Amino acid sequence: MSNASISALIDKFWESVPPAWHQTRAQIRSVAAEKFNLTVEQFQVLRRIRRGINSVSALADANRTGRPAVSRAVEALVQKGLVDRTTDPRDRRHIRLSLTEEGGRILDAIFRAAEDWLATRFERLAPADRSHLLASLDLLLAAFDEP
Amino acid sequence: MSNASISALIDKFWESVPPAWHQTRAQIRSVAAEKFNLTVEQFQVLRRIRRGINSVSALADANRTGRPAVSRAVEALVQKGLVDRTTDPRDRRHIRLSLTEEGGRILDAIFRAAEDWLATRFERLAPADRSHLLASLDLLLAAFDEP
DNA sequence: TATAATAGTTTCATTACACAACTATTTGGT
DNA sequence: ACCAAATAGTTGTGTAATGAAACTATTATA
Repeated sequence: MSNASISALIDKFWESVPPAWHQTRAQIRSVAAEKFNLTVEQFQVLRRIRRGINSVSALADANRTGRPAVSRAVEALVQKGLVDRTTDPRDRRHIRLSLTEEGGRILDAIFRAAEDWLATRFERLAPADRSHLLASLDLLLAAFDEP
Repeated sequence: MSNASISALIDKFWESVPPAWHQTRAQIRSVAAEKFNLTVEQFQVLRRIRRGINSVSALADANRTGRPAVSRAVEALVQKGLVDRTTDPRDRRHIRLSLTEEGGRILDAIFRAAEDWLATRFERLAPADRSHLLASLDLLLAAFDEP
């Protein structure tokens, strides 16, 4: 029974999570790529830098992808003038990342469009259901958090 | 407040869903790709065919991606002898997809490994939390279901 | 100091797409 | 019955996403 519940959960996970992400990514792409010439990954990096995740390694961990992918995204963002790299004088292996003003502006603009789209999805849920989903996404996060 | 809740939900979505999917995909890749020479997308197609989603268009809808990607994944699976194509005699535009025996066996093998991995994630949750998450993934599905 | 560990980058290869154009087939209006 | 529109699938072309391994630079450790 506990087993049955886990296997139902796995099925539901397959059914819901990848499509939700694909759909969201397609939406971000249409905004970020077409209007601002950014890839989805670059957008994700901007987002997380603003949230305070400010190194290539930390960004890779947060996204559960590899450092090379992040490194290239950061490089592109620096080229575009949206992100600054600052070497930490205390440990010169660390390169601290920060948004430029322009980076912040562009992120805001993408966010507005993307959030609108996401907001209309979530508005379809009753307020109580939104709270349940919010709490459950924390559970998802906890379940997938690597020890 | 309803607004605040939606924006918190959006934040949490960004934080949890893409990483969970990336991590799961990496795991599938390490099993499906390395042991069975299948891509993650091919695995997803196998999965859904067994679940009864048996046309290219329906598979593309289910995955929220385009038909071309699915078409090519199906072609690869047919080449490998894991999927059969049968033209529907009533409407010859339709091509019904089905697993071969070998396709079923391979899917089982991947599934066992993948489910084990996912199961250990979900075992970290208390049983009650698992029910909450299961119910909430339905909410996610509903929110992202296109009208 | 030599060795190991850490942060980041680059090279190379592959996967995962999207978009548009194309074929084949069926349907629906006239 | 006929032709335009719709539907299912495929193919051509290009790009984004990403992993693995090798490499540089720097710092920590034995």
